[in-house]
Amino acid sequence: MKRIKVSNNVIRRLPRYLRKLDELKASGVSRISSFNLGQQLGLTPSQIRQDFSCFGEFGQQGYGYNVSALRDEIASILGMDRGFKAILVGVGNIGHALMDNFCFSEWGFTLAAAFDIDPAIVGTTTNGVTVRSMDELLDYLAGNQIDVAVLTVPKEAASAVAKLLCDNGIRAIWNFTNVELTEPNSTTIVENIHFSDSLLSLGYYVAERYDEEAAHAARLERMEKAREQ
Amino acid sequence: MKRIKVSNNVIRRLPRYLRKLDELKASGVSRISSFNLGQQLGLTPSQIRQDFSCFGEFGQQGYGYNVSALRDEIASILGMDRGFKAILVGVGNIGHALMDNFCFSEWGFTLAAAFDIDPAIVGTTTNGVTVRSMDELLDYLAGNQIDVAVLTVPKEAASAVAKLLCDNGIRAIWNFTNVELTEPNSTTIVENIHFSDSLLSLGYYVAERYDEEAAHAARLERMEKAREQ
DNA sequence: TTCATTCTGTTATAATTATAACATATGGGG
DNA sequence: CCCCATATGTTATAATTATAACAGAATGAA
Repeated sequence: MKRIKVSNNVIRRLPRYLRKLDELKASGVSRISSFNLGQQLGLTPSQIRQDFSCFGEFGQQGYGYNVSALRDEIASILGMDRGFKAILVGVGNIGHALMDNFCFSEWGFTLAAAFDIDPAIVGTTTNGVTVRSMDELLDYLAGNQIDVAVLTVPKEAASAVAKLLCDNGIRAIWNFTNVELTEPNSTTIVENIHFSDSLLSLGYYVAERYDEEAAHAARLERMEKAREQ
Repeated sequence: MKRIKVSNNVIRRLPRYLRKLDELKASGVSRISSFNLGQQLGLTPSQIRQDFSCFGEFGQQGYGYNVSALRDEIASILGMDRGFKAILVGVGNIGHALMDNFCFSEWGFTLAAAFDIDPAIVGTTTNGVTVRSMDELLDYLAGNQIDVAVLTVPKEAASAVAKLLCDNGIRAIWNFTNVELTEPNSTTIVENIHFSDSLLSLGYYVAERYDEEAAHAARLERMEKAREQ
């Protein structure tokens, strides 16, 4: 049983470990040290060992970690072997793209159903999942054990739909709408994909880079002027 | 001129501030205190004041912050007024969905061009942007000042295309492929959108929730048994 | 105008997170 | 079988990040 609280920073590194381990496994590497893994991920060996030690002792002194076994441990920690069930609400552009393109099963999830309010969309099938009417949502939730709702409705509807979902037993929301879902039941788990937030932080670093270059150029120019005198 | 290095945590909160301030502005709120803003975002007033103080003095003692002015300051810090130019490489499912749906201009960016390797896609137009052949990429980069590349190629191609972009002047990559881009030039700015990482960390918290509930149920059962004796 | 109240910017403190150090266990070579 | 090199798990230390405390400026009511 888990005892100590594991920090969110650690949790967010786990999927990266998983990805790298899958890659190593695919390329035939069967053992790896924290030092080597750290180099490949840009992390210190200390951090890697401490991250893993939150969950148990997965390595062997003098040998390192077994890639395949470690991969499976992390997959299990992340719940990939629990068969979580998801529904998708809002089959617009992004919702449809997710249904069409994102492989839920690759990550241990099942996309069990999708819902939309638009009669023109209801009844269409993508990747084996047929879109149902929002009218069926509550009945469906009552009759099926669903873990996660993928929220891809227009942002105007986001808050209301999120509340509806939480009030009817959904405990985790994968939020693709560009709004803060602080309102729903405080026990609800919310994970955001905020495209614009991501692009804007990128923008900050690009701007910083330009400023640094401009400052550098100005410095050179001053030196040039000083030399002329 | 910026002097002290601002932490990444602070930068990642800026877009959230921006979003909330836009929302407040839209609903007619013209002034706000750090206390009030903190409540709405789930942050402490201290943290908010310290975040802002990294960039200047935007508030007024005894009054608070002017919503509109603060919003513009943050937008400027994030580079929204610099007219950054982006290209998109790889017009598959997600690439096309971004072109179709994501409003670059809303965040101060211009999507100047898109590229794909598939002749069936080259020449098509989405949202005013016509897809060009990858053969034109290098010439285009040489002839145009581009700041950001949106990387939406299949993951097998990701590393190679990223390297190509970096070697030809691109200094920032908005990476939608499910690979770590640690390889490219170390000076390149990389911002990742890893759908699977996001879903997996959500999975961790869902699993944790289930474990806690199971532990709680077990505790209740033990108490029940103890009472029976 | 005066004064209590509000609320900032900043400094000080606490808490968290990452890094380094170390003691110990394992594997493999001679 | 013994010993060295390797590499873990853990404890100790450093660095970072968040929170709290505070001094002072502006507001608004009387």
